[in-house]
Amino acid sequence: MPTAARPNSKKERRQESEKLILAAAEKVFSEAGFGGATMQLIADVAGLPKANLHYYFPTKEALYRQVVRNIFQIWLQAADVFDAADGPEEGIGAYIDAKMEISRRHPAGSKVWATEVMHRAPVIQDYLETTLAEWTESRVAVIDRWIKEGRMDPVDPRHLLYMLWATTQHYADFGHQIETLNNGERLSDAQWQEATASIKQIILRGIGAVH
Amino acid sequence: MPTAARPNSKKERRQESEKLILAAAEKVFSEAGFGGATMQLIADVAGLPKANLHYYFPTKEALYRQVVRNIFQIWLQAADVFDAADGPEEGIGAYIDAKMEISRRHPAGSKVWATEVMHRAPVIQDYLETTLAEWTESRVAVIDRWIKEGRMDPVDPRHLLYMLWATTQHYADFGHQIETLNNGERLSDAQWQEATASIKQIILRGIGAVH
DNA sequence: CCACAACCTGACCAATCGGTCAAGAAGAAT
DNA sequence: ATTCTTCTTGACCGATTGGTCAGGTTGTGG
Repeated sequence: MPTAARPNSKKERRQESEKLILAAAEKVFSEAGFGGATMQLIADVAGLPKANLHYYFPTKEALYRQVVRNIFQIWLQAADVFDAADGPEEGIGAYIDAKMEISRRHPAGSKVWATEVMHRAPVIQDYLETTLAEWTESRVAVIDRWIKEGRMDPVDPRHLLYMLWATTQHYADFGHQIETLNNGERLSDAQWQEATASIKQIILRGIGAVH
Repeated sequence: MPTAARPNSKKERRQESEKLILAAAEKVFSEAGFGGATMQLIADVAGLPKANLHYYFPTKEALYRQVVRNIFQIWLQAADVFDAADGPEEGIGAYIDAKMEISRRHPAGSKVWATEVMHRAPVIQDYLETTLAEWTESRVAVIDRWIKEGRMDPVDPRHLLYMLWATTQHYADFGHQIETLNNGERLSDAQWQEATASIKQIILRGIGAVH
């Protein structure tokens, strides 16, 4: 039985190596930016020789591109709860929950995304113009429908989406500042719940989705 | 009359050179990050030889530090309108106006600040722990007073402040993404007013400061 | 007019960067 | 066992980086 239940087949090891490298790259890129990150440091974090990185990813930019794309996928998935909802209170509330969960579990990814966009998105501009634009159009239509149905106040849907993105991602991107203002300690479970509840309270009341 | 009304005295020229370098540095740092920025590029943007930069600022880090500190000063001044106000509607409304104006006029500075914080504030951590912490404490007290006086709903003041920072700075830090979603065009005067009005409407209603 | 300090800059340097490559190690297929 | 592909790695390279420095220019006070 040579082909069954081997702990490490060749393809499995390849995937594991790629994941290991991508995780290390995400961390280093988020802490130093694209220009400040070095392949040597990523290799050290991954526990691999530098030359091995170039076997799996031909260039630094190719590795960075893959990191950003992975984040974008996670980020888009948070929209599922938005669509499945019946009204703004449930839909936007669940969306805030999902995005806060991502900020908590993938802060490094959020930072890489933010840095990429701040630098005018040199490697993912096509994603912004296609996938993100379509995603946004779709949600704008949903919000407009809710407004027309009188289930929330008339608010510009785009600025509402920007507020949702900004507020939730702030807890990842500016986590260090928040931590510093929290006596140097990371937010506890209860504090994360308070943050999420505060955001939901202000925004859902602010748009008249709850009274 | 040698000492009067000379167009370029030595000290004036020094200040002008420093301003020129700082403006170029702010632009380059915001577009490339600390690691991606090069002294040569900053020198080119400023129209000066690279060696001249090192005459005014001994190291790249010293130049970067000055850029970040200048931004921090502008950023703190926006708080003046907060203090002069009588109640939450006026105070927070004017604060949103001021911060949106900064996002519009100093987007590069906002990006440098954001990148610095995302990288765990290696050069301005002392500012976060002292000046920003005191500033925050002071405004938390003001908001708590407004709540106690029944002029707004009970909301965690810190999370409210984070929401204000996140939402307003988003229009600077993620300006490229917003521009892309606006058919590739910069926001017009009217669109900036709409953005500011939307934010004020949602937040001020969300905290019960206006009905 | 002189002397001194402040200012400017082309040329240069050690260090580090992303990336390459040849030579070998490890599995898989036969 | 043998062959072949896939994987691994130390050593290396040209290019670029932040920073230095000697020598020259400019402005200023006496």
